[in-house]
Amino acid sequence: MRVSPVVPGGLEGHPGLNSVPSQAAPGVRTRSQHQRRKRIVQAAAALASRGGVEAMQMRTVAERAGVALGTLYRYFPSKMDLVVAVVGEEIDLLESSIERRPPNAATPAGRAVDVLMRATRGLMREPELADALIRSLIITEVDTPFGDRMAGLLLRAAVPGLTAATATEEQFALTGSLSSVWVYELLEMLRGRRTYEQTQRRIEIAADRLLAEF
Amino acid sequence: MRVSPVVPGGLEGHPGLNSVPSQAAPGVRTRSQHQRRKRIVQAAAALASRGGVEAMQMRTVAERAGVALGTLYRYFPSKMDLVVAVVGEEIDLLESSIERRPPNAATPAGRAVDVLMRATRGLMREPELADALIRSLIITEVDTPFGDRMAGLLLRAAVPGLTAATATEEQFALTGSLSSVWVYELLEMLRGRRTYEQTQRRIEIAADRLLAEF
DNA sequence: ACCGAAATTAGAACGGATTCTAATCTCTGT
DNA sequence: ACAGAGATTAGAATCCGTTCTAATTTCGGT
Repeated sequence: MRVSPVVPGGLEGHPGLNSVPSQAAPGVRTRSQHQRRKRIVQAAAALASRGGVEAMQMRTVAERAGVALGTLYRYFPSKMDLVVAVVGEEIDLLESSIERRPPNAATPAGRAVDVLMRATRGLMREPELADALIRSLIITEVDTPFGDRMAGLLLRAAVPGLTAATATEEQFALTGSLSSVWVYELLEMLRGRRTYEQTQRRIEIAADRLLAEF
Repeated sequence: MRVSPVVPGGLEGHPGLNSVPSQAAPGVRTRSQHQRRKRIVQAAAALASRGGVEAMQMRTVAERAGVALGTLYRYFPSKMDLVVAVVGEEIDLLESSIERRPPNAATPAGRAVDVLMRATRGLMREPELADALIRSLIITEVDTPFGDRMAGLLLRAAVPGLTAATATEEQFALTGSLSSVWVYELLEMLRGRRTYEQTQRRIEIAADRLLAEF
């Protein structure tokens, strides 16, 4: 697997995503480019929510998005970059859901579990997609903000007002650990080796220990 | 990715591995089959320890092992099954290393960390291999005993004499969580996002919390 | 309105995993 | 020793991600 080369003009978007074609004026993204990018991601998500990554074939995505294969590769230098973009959208959704209705459990651990289980339910609505995306994310050499974003979400859930900047290294490590446990349990559930209840229980067990002294 | 079909006669080996050709007498594996299997795994491991999974091409593996491509696929229905077999061997090594020299730290958490860091150093000796293998394992739909084996190792390290059978569900969940943290940190290290020391520190932090009351 | 740079396109081409085929080989039981 | 069932083989064929090519189109600056 290749690391996607840095696109000359691309410098915004989620860190690690290089999915904006270079431009005369660096960093500028025209409306049509933006929409094209969006159409591509939507087409990809739609396909993936059916048959997983397998159904999300680059040729098919390009076709559905009404774009040539070469153009697709210009926006997303590899299939993985596309997957990362799709996942990014999912996390955005979770993030705004949390803003809309913050977790209200009594303890930090309880609030973190709340967030994680909400994310779990969200992802389980499209299991094929979730499965494909999570797996892909974990292996990719593309630098994804996934783990850190999730750890940050948990940090804020556990201690409202805390951010990656103000947290101690230990706190960040602990929410990071919790998020890796979550990812793993999610995968096990998607593999059919856990029920939703088992997953929840295991996450609660881990969260209780990891975030006990928050 | 396809799930490997169950081979008619295969019922031993690590659970989840279907890598023995069917036989008239089920479960029987002749010496020559056994050796052929071993030669294949060795060839695969040798190739992978150079350039990672990329260098471990099925055609090449077949060639090095002195079998036809079709035969390779008869023993290992997919590349992933082969990867799983290679990883199995690595875990065997770790397991016997631990038997030879059991962890002797004072606390359960300390002993678990000892085991994990020993595994880490073992894997880092062949970073290409480790990287490839760990990633592959995580994505595969092939039912790997990986997580459970690791959790079992940690269980025994934390409380000598404890086994997957005698441990409480909670204990098993906790060692399982620790092993998923380890895998994640290992990946981050392989990605170059952590130093060995950072990895160790994070694992210690997680282990101290997770195994505090063992 | 025109130029040139960059974007876009259709489609061919390439590489590696996986599948398929037809022939040959190797047993095992009789 | 012989038949029949797998096992094995060499190699072609297929599928899909990725790369490449040679036009063609779009657009900002003049």
